[in-house]
Amino acid sequence: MLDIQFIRENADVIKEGARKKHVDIDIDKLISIDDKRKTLRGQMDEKKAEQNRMSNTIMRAEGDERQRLVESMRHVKQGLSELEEQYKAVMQEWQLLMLQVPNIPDFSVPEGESDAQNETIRTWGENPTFSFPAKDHIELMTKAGMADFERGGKVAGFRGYFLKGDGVLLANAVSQLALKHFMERGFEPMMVPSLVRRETFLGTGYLPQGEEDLYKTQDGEYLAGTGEVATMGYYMDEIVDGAQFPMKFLSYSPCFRREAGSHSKDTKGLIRVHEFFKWEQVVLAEASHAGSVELHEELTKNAEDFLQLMKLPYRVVVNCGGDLGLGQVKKYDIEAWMPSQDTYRETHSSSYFHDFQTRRLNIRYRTPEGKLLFAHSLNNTAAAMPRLLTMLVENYQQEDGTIRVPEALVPYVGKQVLGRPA
RNA sequence: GGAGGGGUGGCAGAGUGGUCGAAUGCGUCAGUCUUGAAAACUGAAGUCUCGGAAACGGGACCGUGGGUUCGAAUCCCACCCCCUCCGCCA
Repeated sequence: MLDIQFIRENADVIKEGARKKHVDIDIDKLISIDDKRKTLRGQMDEKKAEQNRMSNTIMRAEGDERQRLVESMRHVKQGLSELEEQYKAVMQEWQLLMLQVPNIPDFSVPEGESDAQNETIRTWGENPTFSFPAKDHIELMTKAGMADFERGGKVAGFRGYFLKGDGVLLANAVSQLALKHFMERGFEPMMVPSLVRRETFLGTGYLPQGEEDLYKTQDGEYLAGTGEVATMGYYMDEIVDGAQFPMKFLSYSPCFRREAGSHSKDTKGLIRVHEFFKWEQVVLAEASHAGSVELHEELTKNAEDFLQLMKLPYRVVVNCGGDLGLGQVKKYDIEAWMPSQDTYRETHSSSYFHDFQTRRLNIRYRTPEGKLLFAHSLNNTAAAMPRLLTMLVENYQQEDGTIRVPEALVPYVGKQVLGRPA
């Protein structure tokens, strides 16, 4: 959510931002509703003031005088309740629109409608070449006893899977390496709830727009698609200690996604699943654009370093306007090389929000001058499993169907080769 | 699941219909004292919002939303959350 004052003063910038993000929103309508809101508010305040004055007089009055005053108060009240009703209606419309106003994308964000227009800004590593017919992760993992998709489907339905044997070892190893790697960079590890109340989803910007992609319980909670939701909710409605900035959290959680809009995409394998596990970098920082930009680069680099540790070739793309979420100012996707698809697939998504999320969540801090400000927030994937495993097994596959373990993971896996020769 | 208790400022905690935006204590900040610090003493300080250049003035905020009343932190209803005990389960 943006500040209404800011929206009013910068309507053109907001409109331009919405256009760039391909978000359909009528800012002029919002402003005219806000005019109504302000007028009504003013009228209500005046009535209220009158009422307060009168009830003060009534308190002191006695007998007939009092009776008369109480009587005339009734008229004041009637006018007020009419105003209140109008105000309520206006506010409803106001809030609905306010939740839809997108944050302004950064100047450096390229134009474009969908991920097809994302721009590659750098690549790292060398894509493997195979002297034999390379297999995809489904075949590799199935044969190596690392995953079972058939029984996954039987038990869990569409997109269901079991990880087993060396697949579990590898997932655990990646998880442990991630924990070590990010803790070294000052992140505090957290295990956070996935079952989260609606409020926090509104605050992080996943609702009201993302209703379709969320699982919901019969008790009204939602299942989070990322640990970011609970982590951001952690300090909801609090004034945090600004001296601790930047606060860096490494959140672990199961993640659930309905993938409602992607039924035909990645229907096989571990690329797109309904439930998975993820370490997520989440940061709260002081309200400074320059600071956010710097941290954004840092979070991105953290993830790149992690992929480099495992020697996975990757590229970094800057997402175009149309591929940005409502609250995101700028986003980089990091995509690792996927031999079976002859392309890069997303492993990390790094973005910053300015105070878009913290305004909704009401997370503030006090500046040294004593001013209360909304903090800035950022996040980026740290390690998503099992998706990351698909790149690992495909890039490190050998002719006999076994999989070499990247050196950095060997201590955690406990061996150098996964699977058994065919 | 059953029974009960409770949600008040940064924190603790009073307040059960009328100058209550809210006592008191702790903490915070400024000053006095001190070579410096501590202690002691003196003083300051909530948040949001509207008008205003400012001084200042209006309005809102005591978990959330409704209601009763001329007037609600205080009474009534619903919901959310926390705590204690019992039961059940891990």
